[in-house]
Amino acid sequence: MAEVIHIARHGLHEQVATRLRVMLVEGRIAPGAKLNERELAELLNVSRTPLREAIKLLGAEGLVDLLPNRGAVAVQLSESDVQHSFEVLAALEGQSGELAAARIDVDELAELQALHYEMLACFARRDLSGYYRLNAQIHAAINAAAKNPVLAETWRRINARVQSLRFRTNQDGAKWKQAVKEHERMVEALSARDGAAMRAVLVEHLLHKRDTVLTLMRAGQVYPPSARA
Amino acid sequence: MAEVIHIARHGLHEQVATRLRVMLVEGRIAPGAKLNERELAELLNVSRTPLREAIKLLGAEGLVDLLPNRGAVAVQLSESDVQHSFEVLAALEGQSGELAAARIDVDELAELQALHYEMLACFARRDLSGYYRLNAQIHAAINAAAKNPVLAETWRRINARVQSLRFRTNQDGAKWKQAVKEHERMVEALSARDGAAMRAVLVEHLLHKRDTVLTLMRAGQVYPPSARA
DNA sequence: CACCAAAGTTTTGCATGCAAAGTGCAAAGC
DNA sequence: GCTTTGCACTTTGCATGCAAAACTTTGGTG
Repeated sequence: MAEVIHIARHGLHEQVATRLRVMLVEGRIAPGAKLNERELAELLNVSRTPLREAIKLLGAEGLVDLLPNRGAVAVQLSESDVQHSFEVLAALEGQSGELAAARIDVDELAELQALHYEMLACFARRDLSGYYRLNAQIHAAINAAAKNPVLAETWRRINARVQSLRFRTNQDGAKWKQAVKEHERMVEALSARDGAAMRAVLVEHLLHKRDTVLTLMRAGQVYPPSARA
Repeated sequence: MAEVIHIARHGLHEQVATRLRVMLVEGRIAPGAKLNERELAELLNVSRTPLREAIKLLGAEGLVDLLPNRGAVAVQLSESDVQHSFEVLAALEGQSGELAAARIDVDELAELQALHYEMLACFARRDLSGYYRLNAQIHAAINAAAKNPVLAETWRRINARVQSLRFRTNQDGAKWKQAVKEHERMVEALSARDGAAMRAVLVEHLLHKRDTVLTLMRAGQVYPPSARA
């Protein structure tokens, strides 16, 4: 009789935070939308106390804006926010890549190559959602290879903010091909244990992603005027 | 009639978080000490609800460990935690310095030079506490000059964790002189708008601080066996 | 004498209630 | 007709109460 009730390994507020995080990153709660405590408490079947604790947490993570006495709203990143976030991500991923090149072991490297090939398969099939999934796994694997949990956690937190934007970006063929090429160079740099090259290609990769997101933002494809829930 | 009375700008839980943050960073709550809700609520004259929200916040910031159903304890950084934190700080400060070199304006540069001279004065007088204060102001000024609030906030958060350690480090004369020398080079690099040099000196500076802290930790000067409150 | 167990105490976690701040609407004044 | 002011309703923020989990102490047993 396993899993009668999915026993709360973590406290309730943490489960709530996790669920809300997904809803925010996936855009199920639209950017700019107000988070009504009573509504959400009813929706998630919890009382307001753990919900409030979760919301405070997400506020600290930068996923919602906390307005004193006026509740919380899902963040709506400005162009400048995106710029700044990607500058931080570039620094973090660069460091992560450099460390990974120095610390990755053969098993991790093999797994990373495997993931890379899987990603190539998705690219060949034009399977965008599979590509995103593999892409995320690859970057997680690089972070893991860097063997620095503080770095990984910091990256995860900043990345969550822009993740919701990437979810909406359907990059064109040329950009996609370019991204795949950069991933190719990552694997090469890691194989050669070339930290400087790894840092360089990751920073470049990030800057390209930033440009892609910014272009789409300016075209209004990211925050359509109907940003109200 | 502008600014009548700026009453309670932030909510109570935020005030509590701020006070606790100071107590943790200054070591008034010893690393490893348990945070008793009832005690602290009485001490700070608030009820448990905003206190709990504040503690959750500090948990997200990495200043306390949250143990499910067992409350919170002030973090006690391991040697490995210190290593990892400084690796992240190096990446963040390096980026911050490079951006600052590109974006600092003449007023900010002048102010930074002024702060630097004040710091030299403290160094000459062997005024350690004034030196620490100026040091913090200088690094804050660099972050401000980088004009990236996301970067500044991320740095602040990671720095808070190791700040409590630095509070206890009385560096010897040679190390102190070296640090001052590095600060000298920072001002030079900023004046010359040399981003690469700025990044290099900041990373080096951080690595030296890391070594200082690690040396003291190994000597047992940081966490004396009486780490229990 | 050491080790284990069970009851009692403490402490955390969650739910609910109440007061205050905010919001929207409508009527009155300009 | 537009703005303003007052009032009712909504929502947030904090305090308190209660149940469950953990820690402690005490008594028993091998």
